[in-house]
Amino acid sequence: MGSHFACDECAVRDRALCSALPRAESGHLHRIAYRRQIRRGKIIYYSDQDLESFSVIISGVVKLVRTKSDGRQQIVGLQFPGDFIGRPFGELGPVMVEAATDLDLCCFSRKPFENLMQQQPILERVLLQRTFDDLDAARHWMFVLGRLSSRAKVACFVHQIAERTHSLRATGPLEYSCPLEFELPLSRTEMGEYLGLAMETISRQIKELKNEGIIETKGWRTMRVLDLSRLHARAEFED
Amino acid sequence: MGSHFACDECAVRDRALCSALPRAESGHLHRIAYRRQIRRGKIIYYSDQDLESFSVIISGVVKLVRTKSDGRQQIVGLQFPGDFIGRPFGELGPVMVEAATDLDLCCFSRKPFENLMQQQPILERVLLQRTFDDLDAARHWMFVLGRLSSRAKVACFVHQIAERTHSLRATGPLEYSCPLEFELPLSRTEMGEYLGLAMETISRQIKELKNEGIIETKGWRTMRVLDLSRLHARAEFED
DNA sequence: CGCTACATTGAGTTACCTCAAAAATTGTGG
DNA sequence: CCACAATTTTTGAGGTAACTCAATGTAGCG
Repeated sequence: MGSHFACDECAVRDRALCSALPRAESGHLHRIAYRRQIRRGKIIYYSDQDLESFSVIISGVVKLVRTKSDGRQQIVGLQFPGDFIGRPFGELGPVMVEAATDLDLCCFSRKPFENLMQQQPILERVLLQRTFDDLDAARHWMFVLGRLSSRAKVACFVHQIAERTHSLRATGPLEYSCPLEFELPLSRTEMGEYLGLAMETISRQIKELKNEGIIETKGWRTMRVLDLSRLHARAEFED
Repeated sequence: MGSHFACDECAVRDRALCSALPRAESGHLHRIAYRRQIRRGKIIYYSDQDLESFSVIISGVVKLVRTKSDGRQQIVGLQFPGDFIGRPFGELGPVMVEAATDLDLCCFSRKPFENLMQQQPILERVLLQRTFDDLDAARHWMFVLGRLSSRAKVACFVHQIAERTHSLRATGPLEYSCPLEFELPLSRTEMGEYLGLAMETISRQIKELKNEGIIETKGWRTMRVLDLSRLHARAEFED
């Protein structure tokens, strides 16, 4: 036994890219995979880097950051368990990839993984689909950045985290009444960098949501949604 | 002779997706292609539609629009000559595709094109690369929307149009001194929808750029860049 | 328990928005 | 080709959401 984990037991087995492969092939994948633990704040890949490995997130949240020389930063995406990081047959592009929380990664060296993709065209097809999804997500966020008020932006962010957290724990639709508790993967400053707002504005809007009885917080990073449907309304409509 | 145009004479022959195919294969492509002319304002594809055709832009500019039921719109991307529109093996996603200017399109019916892609894996590879590029472009715009002042946003937009217009006319880098004239593909209102600003703000910032001697305008849609390096500076730095 | 890092709160400022009116460009019919 | 209508843009005045800067408060950690 070369390694002490198996794809069959993987927490994101049916969520990750690898699920596209027939079960018979999971051996090949398993053979070229290795695990990494990463601490919050660590940079996984640098901007425009020529990657020598790709990763699938097992647990934790990753942020994709665009940085200008003068220090201005914009978070251009978050990646959650099951998501694939990297670009086979290409360069990473102008984003820095950083651990927003402590991470568990499943990694593949470039060459073996690209070889596997050549043999299994389905992998390329699935990667294409996921890239379409990333593109849709990026464009959705363009709408958020360009058209929403600070209040709606914050509500939208909280809703997104609630949704993704929920989908990791249960299948089926997000109930519109149950209280839902989770850890925020971002600090106030980072939320600002994601939403195009000042940290103070984030803080004030979170306070607002608390005053309205839509959410409550325990400490700085624990949040509980009390009224999901009103949260949703806050994210959609201006009033 | 089935049709009176040939891929060899195509204006975007070496810019479009098709250029990935070996010359010997251009016959196959040619056989399944047909041309369409479209008037400014016409909607080419509707949001989430299951496309029965794909398009390559021969000339003109296309806008990708996200619309909310309450009328708020955000332009989430522009597509220029050579760009590919549509998603083989997938749905379009939540964007409406509209002609920003009069258009010349080269179209492919879904099935034949998907068949060709199956036979020519290089096509799928190239499509993946282009989707990566689209993703990078979207993320770049997230930075613009989230982090730039109205002045920098407008400068950034003008610069982008100047750049793409130039690259259609000449190869090699954009000179940082030559005056450069072009037609704006968007109205003031549309620029606002692209940049997340009110139309009036766009107007005022364009005026500013004129006052500074960076650009001049002839009518509403014709613009000439007088000082590209200062335009670039306005797009990058805050002062 | 105190230190540090982060978050909250407050006050004052500003960039952008909104609404309304005037001007310029483009399109149309004679 | 001109006059006029329709459309789009420009300009102005006033309001407001979000920013900045500074002070205070709080969770988390050794």
